[in-house]
Amino acid sequence: MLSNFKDYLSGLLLDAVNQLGTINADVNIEIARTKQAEHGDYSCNLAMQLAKAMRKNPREIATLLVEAMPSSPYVQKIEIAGAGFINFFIKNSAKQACLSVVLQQGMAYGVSDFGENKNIQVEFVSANPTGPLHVGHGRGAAFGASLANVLSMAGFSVEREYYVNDAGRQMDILAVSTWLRYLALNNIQVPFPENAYQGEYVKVMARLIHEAHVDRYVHQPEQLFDGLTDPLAKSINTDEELDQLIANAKLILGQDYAYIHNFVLTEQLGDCRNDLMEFGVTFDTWFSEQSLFDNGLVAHAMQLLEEKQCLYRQDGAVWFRSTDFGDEKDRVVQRENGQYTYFASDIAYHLNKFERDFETVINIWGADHHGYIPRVKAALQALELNPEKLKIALVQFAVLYRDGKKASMSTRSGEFVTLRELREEVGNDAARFFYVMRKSDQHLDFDLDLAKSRSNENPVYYVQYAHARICSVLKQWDDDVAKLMNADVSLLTHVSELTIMQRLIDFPDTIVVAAQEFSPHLIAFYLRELASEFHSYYNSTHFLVSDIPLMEARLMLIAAVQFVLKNGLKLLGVSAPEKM
RNA sequence: GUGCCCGUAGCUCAAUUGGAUAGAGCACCAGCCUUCUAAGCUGGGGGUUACAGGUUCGAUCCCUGUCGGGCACGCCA
Repeated sequence: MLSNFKDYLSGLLLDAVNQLGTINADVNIEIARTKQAEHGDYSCNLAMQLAKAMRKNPREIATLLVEAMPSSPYVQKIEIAGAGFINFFIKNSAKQACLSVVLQQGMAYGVSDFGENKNIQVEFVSANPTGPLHVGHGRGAAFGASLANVLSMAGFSVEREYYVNDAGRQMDILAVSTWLRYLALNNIQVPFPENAYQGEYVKVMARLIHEAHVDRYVHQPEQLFDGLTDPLAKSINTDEELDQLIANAKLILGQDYAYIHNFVLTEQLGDCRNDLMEFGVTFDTWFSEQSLFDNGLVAHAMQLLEEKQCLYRQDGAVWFRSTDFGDEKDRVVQRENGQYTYFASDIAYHLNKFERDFETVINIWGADHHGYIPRVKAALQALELNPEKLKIALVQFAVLYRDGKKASMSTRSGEFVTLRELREEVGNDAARFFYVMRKSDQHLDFDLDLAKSRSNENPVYYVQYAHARICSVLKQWDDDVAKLMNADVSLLTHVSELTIMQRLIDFPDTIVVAAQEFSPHLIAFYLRELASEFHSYYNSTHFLVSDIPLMEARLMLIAAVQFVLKNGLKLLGVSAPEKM
């Protein structure tokens, strides 16, 4: 059978255009699926596009095109309708032929070579390892993982990467927060800063250190409050005070600071990795920000910018001339105190990404980072790298609703809902599916009660249920799908059957579009529609009938549906249960 | 204040990127289990696509303006 009707039909039309000759217009032949059955299976608006250039009525052009088109064994008829649409009706036999293809290819059905095996990197989640992942990260995780799967199936060679922010101030705050909690366990009471990490997990880490090393890391904290404006203050709550506290802690702890720092990093990163793994989200590379400093890549990137005269000094800091490349203001890369900014390491990181020979680099960011895009692209331009190779997919916030009201979240206060809690509450399947049900640039209202409900309100179960039903029917028959390979598919002529077959044919194309548009939500919608058409078919038609050829044909159809459902769910990281 | 995103059925969202009569789910109403899983199916009502202009064969989509909502505007990450 044909692997791609759209390409095939546009080929026919291209022949027709060439036949007619002397059309000096940009021909962009686009074949679209129709929405209504009266319009056939596929339609093309080429005649309308050509109307102006050819100075003719679109319907007239359409007629010429159709007449010039070579005849096809797959096309039942061609109609000209409306303003000049060319509508194609595909023969039943051509649709029926898809079933053996699906069964033959099995879980490989839907794989295409659209991506031409090009290297593509998807960097996602990349949350600071300073605490548990929350529901906001969950959306990035689900979206990124699904997108990576979709890209892979569409023929790209995909690398999944997590950028670990293990070098910054936030890590220091976490280390000190943990140490202060640890001191408290050793009965040394010091005020706990308001802007330190308040979460319970910090106390848990302190307890682990305490259990393993008892008072090994207790250092008398007399100098802890040196340099603070009010040493007797019961509370510390400005950034300056916290930074001073960190500096003091580093001094007091000496060599031991590295242990604390490393311990909390390892602990949090491990927790994060496990959390994601349980969520079905895995990475090929965990890229350390610290390694950029250790390997001199940050200094190297700065040197390159310096050579290209894109840096200057002002007020003791080093600035990058991002305004030269379209940014609204110049940005500091090295602070007055000699510390590089996060932006500096990010420039080095992106330089490194580009040196790793990817055709395309995709960053998945929270939508609150949109203002950050121009400066990163500016840096790429300054380094004479093609900013077009970097694609940024922004993911809007997920707002959690429980009992109709918002669940708040704030990392510092420790009041957020963690991804782990969410997964425990609604299950991995529902969480993965709900996260990608919406277009990524759309705010997501995550209704916990709906995700939990085991009823018709829940789209996850709807799709899974279709799969389980098919498994059940096949089990009651023989369960050997291989025996169906030669079923007489010409017996499947009912509208509901042809509709399902057309849907199956759409699957590979849906994946390509989802890959092109970075829109895994299309897969979720596709699955709901396929499931819906199946449920409807199930209720109207009995499969295990005494007419053996008819039974086998119908079973072949639902077996094909089973494969595609399973395959689509797998793309989204959702399980396909055999019974429910 | 400036920039980016968004505004579609009572609610949550689609709409093949400019196509034909704007579609689903939930909620609501009325039906369907002695037969392969009722976590299902069938039917019904529900819309000036925020508003006003513009561009063209054709606009939810592109342009301008207004109103409303979100986010970002650090020598934070």
